[in-house]
Amino acid sequence: MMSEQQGLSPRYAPAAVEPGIYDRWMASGAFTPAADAPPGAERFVITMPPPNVTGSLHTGHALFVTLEDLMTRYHRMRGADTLWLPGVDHASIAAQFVLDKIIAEEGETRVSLGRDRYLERMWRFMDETRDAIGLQMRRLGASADWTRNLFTMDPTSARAVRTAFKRLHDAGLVYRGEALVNWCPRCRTTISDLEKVPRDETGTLWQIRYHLAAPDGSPDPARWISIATTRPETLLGDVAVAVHPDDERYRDLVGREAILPFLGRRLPIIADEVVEREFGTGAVKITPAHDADDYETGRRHGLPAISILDEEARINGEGGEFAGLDRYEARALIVERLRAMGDLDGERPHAMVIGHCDRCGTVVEPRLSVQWFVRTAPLAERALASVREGRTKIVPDHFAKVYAHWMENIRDWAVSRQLWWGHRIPAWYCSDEHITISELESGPDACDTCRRPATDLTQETDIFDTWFSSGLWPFSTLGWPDDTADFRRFYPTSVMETGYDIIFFWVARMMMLGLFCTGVEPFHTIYLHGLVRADGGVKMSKTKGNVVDPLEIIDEIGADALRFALTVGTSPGADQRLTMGKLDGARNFTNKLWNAARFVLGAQPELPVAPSGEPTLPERWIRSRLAEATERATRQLDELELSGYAGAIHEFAWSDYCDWYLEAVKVDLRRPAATDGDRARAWATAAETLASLLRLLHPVIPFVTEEIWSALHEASPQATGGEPLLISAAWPLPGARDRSAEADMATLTELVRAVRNLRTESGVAAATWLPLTVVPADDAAHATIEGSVAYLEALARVRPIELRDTGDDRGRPTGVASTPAAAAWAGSDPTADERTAAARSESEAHLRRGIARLRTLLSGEFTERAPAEVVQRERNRLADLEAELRHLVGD
RNA sequence: GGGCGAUUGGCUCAGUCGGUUAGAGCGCACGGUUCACAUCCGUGAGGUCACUGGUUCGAAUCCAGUAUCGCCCACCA
Repeated sequence: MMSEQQGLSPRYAPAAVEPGIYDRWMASGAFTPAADAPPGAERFVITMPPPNVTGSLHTGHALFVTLEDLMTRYHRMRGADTLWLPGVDHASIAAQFVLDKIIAEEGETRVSLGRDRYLERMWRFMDETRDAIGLQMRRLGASADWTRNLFTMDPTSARAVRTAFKRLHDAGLVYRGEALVNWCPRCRTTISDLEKVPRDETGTLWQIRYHLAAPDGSPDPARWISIATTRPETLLGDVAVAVHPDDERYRDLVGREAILPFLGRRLPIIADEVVEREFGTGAVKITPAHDADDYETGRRHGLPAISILDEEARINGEGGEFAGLDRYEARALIVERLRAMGDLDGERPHAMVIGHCDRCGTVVEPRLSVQWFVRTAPLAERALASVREGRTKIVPDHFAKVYAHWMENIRDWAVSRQLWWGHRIPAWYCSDEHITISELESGPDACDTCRRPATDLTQETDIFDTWFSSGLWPFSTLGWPDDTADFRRFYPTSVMETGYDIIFFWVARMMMLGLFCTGVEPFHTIYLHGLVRADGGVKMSKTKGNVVDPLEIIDEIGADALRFALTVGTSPGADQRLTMGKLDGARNFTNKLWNAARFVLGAQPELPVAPSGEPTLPERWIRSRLAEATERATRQLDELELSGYAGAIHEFAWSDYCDWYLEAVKVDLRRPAATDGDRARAWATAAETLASLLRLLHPVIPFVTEEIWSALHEASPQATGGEPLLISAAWPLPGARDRSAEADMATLTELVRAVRNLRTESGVAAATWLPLTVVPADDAAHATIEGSVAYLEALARVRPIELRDTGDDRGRPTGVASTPAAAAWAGSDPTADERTAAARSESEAHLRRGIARLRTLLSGEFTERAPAEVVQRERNRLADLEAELRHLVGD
């Protein structure tokens, strides 16, 4: 029960309100959609990027959890049929990388354990880590449906993977073939182009003499062709030397042969336009098995491809005397030997781009091998059309161009990996190398081609690229390929939220696979957030020591403040800097909220009297402001302008509710002449407005708002609408604006500001009570001010107030607080005149400048060309300024 | 080599179809023991909206170009 709630005692908002509240949410079942969709309800389903199972929470996670939770809570409060399905990704290569390091400490290696024991060890590791990220997400307040928590290695996911692959195969979109792929010698697997990260480096460009073949086939010591290379060790796999067909220098050599050093292989000298004449010597060695360009060149000329590296990038048996050496040892030795032989023609530093393994940083080698590929062009075409034709919208929209460019230039996707941890490719081979693909867990009954029985078939040992299973996430998690109730109810999903850095890895693949497998776009909106950077705009990294640890921040200032800071700072597709200043600001805000609530709860009249009487100006005004804030917040959330939403409510809460309204309401609550009914009404308004504010803030600040809510609920169930839990409470509907209250309140606040200003300019202490003379501009202003004298007294700290008739300027000094609605001066400060003379002439000059500007504007073409309402607005503005000036100078 | 984005007060950022005197938070200056909050309150200073040209009655906003920074894509040894 709520009895443990003792109001809101601490002076500062506590950081650690999470655990108890989170448990209450869990117990309420609020995270899980009702058994049946509420009839007629809208649907909101978020697709989240399942974090790597090995990871621990970093600011990137904190951001995505914050934004997705924000959206989820908002739509849930709107009454939508809402689902946020959480899970983790098995991250095959990343997980193996981590586990390899762990078992290394235990004195084991992947090889020493063997596949079965390695996988066993991996599953044990998973048991330890799988829940870690989920627990951390909960600390951030993630209101995900943990009853549906999934893992990409679950049997449901495995089945979806097999089925998708089988269907792709049946549709002719899968093939197996030899190709030059990116190979990481440390991870000992193929990696995709996306996993190869280019880095600028300075290498060496060597020039090496290849002697021409003499008529007897031996190297001619006097004649040679000099080639340029940055990777001398690959010469062991050379099969030709190429020059440009129009290169005069080498024209007579084309068709002859050169002799490969060390191995003595005869290399035809060929002509091909791929050769850049200006580069190096204009002659290039051709190594089809170890270079993408050369591979193509080799194919054009019908040349063989000779692999010289093994899977750990050591020279293999093709390398003659160099066999067994590491690639770099071989490089050094070959260079040294060539130099000794006098065949090294030169060496110089060379700026170049080298591909590294995204995971381990090792230099990637192009390697010839047999792999499984997905034919992506037909898939990409549909995925492209979906975005182009608006069935899926990308936020921010300029990423649609990035997406389109990639889709238009897409290359086939090498999906096989020579790793162990992951989904094994469901392909079986018979002794005749016939291929059978099966979606069954038990595999095929027989070879599709020759009907050999299952016992004669062996399964492919390669596994899938992690992103293949991630690409099925939006629907594999809902039971696909079965037509389940969840799938029918929650698919396609609404918003897919993730960082722009995985738009190709993940988003593009989900679009392609989603369209192929289910026939529809897997989500209608792609919301891309940016990176969270450290102060100074640099990437956070452990080595730089500038990492903001979300869990430490939560311990220190609470999850709410972290969430608020991240939300205010976010802009779709753009990076943000998370600074201590922002975090402090957010902490201050949650604290402000906390204290405002403490005040409201503490101000509750003790006698339970029914509210009565007419609402005062501040009451009417705050309701109107709330209506405006509600409207804005709702619109911004609907348009996914999340930062704008947070900013709007921040402003309403701090400026309107705390700075003006609560200060004014103190007057109402303490007014001696007020009835108990009046006080009850005034308090009820404060409490109800607070309740609405809590509803509006709950998506971004869930814990503190919930904590305050339960105290408020205990104090006044009327205020909370009888809802014990804020998470399940309804999102507020905007009430009616009250323009006259807003105008009257503006009259009051402007006057208060003007008086405060005057006080500061005059150097009168803020605490000093001043007598004030007020001369309203007209009867309406007179009425407004007359009704607001008590507020004016309290807010401007003036007493007594002499409210005169309009135009009664007797004894008017030079120091005057002037607003469009009134002029006011402090009655008894003898120094005021002199001390404010300067300020007065300054504001007079300011007014005159404004008037002159507007007169010029209104005398030009503007009045004819601009829309009538714009012209009218300027005319009104001019009239206001003129009136203001008349008051200031006293007509 | 292509493409995308950014450039707004000392800092971090808003600025929604072009339309008041370009806003906010932090920082700064000055003043505050006003009974919710000094994690606070009040007042204020501070901006040629990177630059050049154009469109327009009117441009931070639209167009063209330039500069600087950042990111993405790309097979040149």
